[in-house]
Amino acid sequence: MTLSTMTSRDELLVTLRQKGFRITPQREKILDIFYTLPEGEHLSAENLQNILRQEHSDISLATSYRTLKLLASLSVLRELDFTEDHKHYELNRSEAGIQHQHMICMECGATEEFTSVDFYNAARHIASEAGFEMTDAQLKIYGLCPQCRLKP
Amino acid sequence: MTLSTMTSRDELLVTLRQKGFRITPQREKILDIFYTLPEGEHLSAENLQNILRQEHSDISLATSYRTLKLLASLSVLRELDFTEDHKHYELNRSEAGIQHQHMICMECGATEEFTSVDFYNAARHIASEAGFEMTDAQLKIYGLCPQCRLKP
DNA sequence: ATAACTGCAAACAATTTGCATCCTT
DNA sequence: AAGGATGCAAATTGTTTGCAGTTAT
Repeated sequence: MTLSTMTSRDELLVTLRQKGFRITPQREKILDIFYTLPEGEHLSAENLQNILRQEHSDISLATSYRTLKLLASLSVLRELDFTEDHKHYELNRSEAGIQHQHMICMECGATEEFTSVDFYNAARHIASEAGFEMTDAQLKIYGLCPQCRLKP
Repeated sequence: MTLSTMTSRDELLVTLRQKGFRITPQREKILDIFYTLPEGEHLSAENLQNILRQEHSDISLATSYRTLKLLASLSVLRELDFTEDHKHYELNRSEAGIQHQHMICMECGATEEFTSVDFYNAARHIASEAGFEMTDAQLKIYGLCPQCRLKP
């Protein structure tokens, strides 16, 4: 059988195919990178490019961008906006029904992640009251991390 | 006397001065625009530029950007990142102690705002548990708005 | 007087796009 | 075979910066 014989990664490729997109080595490779990424890590297009280079699988920047965009539009990746000049992407683990959120230090730029079920449910509740159908909620808490609070 | 004789806008100019920044016609004008903006509206640099043009107060784009950045760094403005390619700014109404948040329709792009005290307090609580000193919390709920839910 | 500010144009950084070629289906 | 995908380089978009001239203090 069945469910367990197919990894989420492979199921995904099938889905891609069904939607009329092609399975190319580049797309598989990029998907693999996100699947092997420790949970909570997120990559910018440039980060991705560096990893690819390290692994000697050169994929053009243009293709990286196109793939990130495609996967995000399919909700395979979650697109994150920090207060930076570029976007970050991470695997969308929405099967869990709840996404992790970020805390960002305005001093050193460190990002820490956390998960809060209550938060997520509250967001869903607020959305439904407004007649919205929520697909994702992103919370960013800005402030000073423990280390930076001590410095002058 | 006193408190009510001075608008928040003017107090702000004084503060600017005290921090060693100068009060220029450009800065006053930009500040005015944000003060007259209906609560909940937010502007990108380009939006701002258009408004300025309409009012025949031409301020160079460079100055607009510099001013937005300055005012944001002073927490006069709140910098918002939607999943777009540019930033938005709105007046920081933190005197209220609580910021409004945004709900964004992924279909039509409409943004709706809402306020939730519980949310804000919960965020502050989460932050403090992690040893963070929270200065702002931004929540974005993505989904489908009532209108777009009905369409195919 | 002087240091901060502005405008302009050039510089940058992130991302997108046109097009010829290549590869999956 | 045929249309989608890739790579390259050129083009765009949003934002920043150097510099000379201007202005608030």
